[in-house]
Amino acid sequence: MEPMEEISGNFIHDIIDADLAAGVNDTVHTRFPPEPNGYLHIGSAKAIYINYSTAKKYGGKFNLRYDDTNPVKEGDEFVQSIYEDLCWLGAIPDGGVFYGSDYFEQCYEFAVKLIKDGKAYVCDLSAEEMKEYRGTLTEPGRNSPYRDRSVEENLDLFERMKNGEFPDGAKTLRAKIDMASPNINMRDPAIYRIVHAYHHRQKDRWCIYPLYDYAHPIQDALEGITYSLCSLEFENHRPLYEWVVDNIGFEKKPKQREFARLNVTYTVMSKRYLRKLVEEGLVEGWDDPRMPTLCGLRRRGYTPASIFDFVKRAGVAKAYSIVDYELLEHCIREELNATAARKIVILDPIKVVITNYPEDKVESFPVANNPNDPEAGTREVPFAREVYIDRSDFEEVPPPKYFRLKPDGEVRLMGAYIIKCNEIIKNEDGSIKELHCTADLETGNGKPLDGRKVKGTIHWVACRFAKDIQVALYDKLFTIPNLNDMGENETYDDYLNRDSVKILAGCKAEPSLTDEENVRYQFVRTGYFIKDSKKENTFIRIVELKDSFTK
RNA sequence: UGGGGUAUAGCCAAGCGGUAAGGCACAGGACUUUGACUCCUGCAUUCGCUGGUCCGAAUCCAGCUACCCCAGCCA
Repeated sequence: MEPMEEISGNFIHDIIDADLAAGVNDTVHTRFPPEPNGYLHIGSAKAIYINYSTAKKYGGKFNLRYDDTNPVKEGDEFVQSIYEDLCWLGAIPDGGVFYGSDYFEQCYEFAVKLIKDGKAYVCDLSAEEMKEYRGTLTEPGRNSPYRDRSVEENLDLFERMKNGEFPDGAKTLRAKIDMASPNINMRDPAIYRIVHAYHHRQKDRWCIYPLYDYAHPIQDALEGITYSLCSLEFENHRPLYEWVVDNIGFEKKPKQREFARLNVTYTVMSKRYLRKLVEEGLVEGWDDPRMPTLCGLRRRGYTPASIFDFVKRAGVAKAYSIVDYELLEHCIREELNATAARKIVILDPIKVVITNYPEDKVESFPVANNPNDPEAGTREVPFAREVYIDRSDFEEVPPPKYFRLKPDGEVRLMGAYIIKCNEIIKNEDGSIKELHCTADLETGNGKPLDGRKVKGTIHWVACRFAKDIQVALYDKLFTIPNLNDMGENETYDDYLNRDSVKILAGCKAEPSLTDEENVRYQFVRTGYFIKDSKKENTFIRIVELKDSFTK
């Protein structure tokens, strides 16, 4: 399936259209710039969607660029997973795969240029002192005492910083802008810092590292990015982004534009928390099906197209929002309903004995693999005297308008006979042991010969062919209620929504469900389970879960 | 209290001076060998508030209010 069939317009496209019309730009080239310090999640999918689809809409290229300018937080595990998940989503970086750290040499040279131009200086202020000098939201900052060092001295000091003559934090290189700016980001921001740390790609080659605000616009400009689309919290950084582009003197100026990031109800989206969940062993890993990571969603059965469809429908705007996870589930249900093969699983079985059916007889009935897709064909499901049906498909004292199985009532076994319940056999404790029914053998799997209507249809599995399986039901994505209320000393256990996972044992599956034991199934709300597999998705019909399980 | 943003239905969201798109959710009904799906129908006399301009305002102007972001040598 093509995840990018149609690309709806949004305010960013309006901006681009205007630029194109005015001749400000003639191409569109975007990038997705993750820091390799965690796995991609559904929120990342929005950034990917916006950057990727925008490039595609205008026939431009899309780059993947690892924003790896902070050596202490980043690692190869994340580099690998990000690439895999990005490609899985279908956002192939046709413009290339890059690393911010590959531009360190150029960043350094540009910094030297800024120093020579009198636009950057080496500052000896400590982090605490710099904070003091910066001022506050309402008061202007004060100039650093090192602000007026000579170009020669700055050049010498910066080179010595690079050569490792100073310890971590001893000095910074700062852009000389305006300590009185109402935008705090413009108050002589640090653009280089000293960190003696091992870098996953550069090894020990560098001990000074450019900061985001300085490195990012350079990376964009060097790659020929025309639109640098990022989330709203960088809006305050835009003047600095433009300052860097202008003062280094790039002719082609990339434009940063911002959109609101994605939030989903009940879902933890902060990389920091997700990382903690993994590190503290509260989940099985980054791909735990409860995680909102792309690999977690994949294990849940979500497809790339459904995820893209979701972010597309959620929309691109600048208003803060929290999208209902119902929309996400709608997207996967819509796709799977059209494409997935169905299998029958009985979650909570009760035995039904068809008393007028011969003991040894076995026959099979063709059942549609996907009633919405005739080309999916049918499979033979074996039938015998004893079958399991779901407990919820029988009511001894049926409520009004109940049209599944009830005493003296008739119901269709999907794809097979119509049966009538004659007798309820109970255990000593009064619970139901089994039901004795008779089948309308004349009718077979066809319409009743006398023209009577049988309204209910229930699913079933022949006992002698049934497979014992265990089913895991996942409700919402990983949730931490009241995330904002969580204190520093509180544990996640207090906040874990354990009810979001239910393991059901003793479930019975039809024989064509070929899988190793302990196959997991995932719940997608209205009665569908998706096989936890990276291959094909399998639909398993479940009745009434919507009412009994959610909320 | 400085600066930058944002306010349209339960949740998203279009709208850009001509009389409130669409989706999700929800509620009715039809169909149905999955109570699914599908198909109809309903769901903002009103756009954060208050004034103003105009024949006409969600759209323009003024003044308020609420929420989000910024004081990392993180990104």
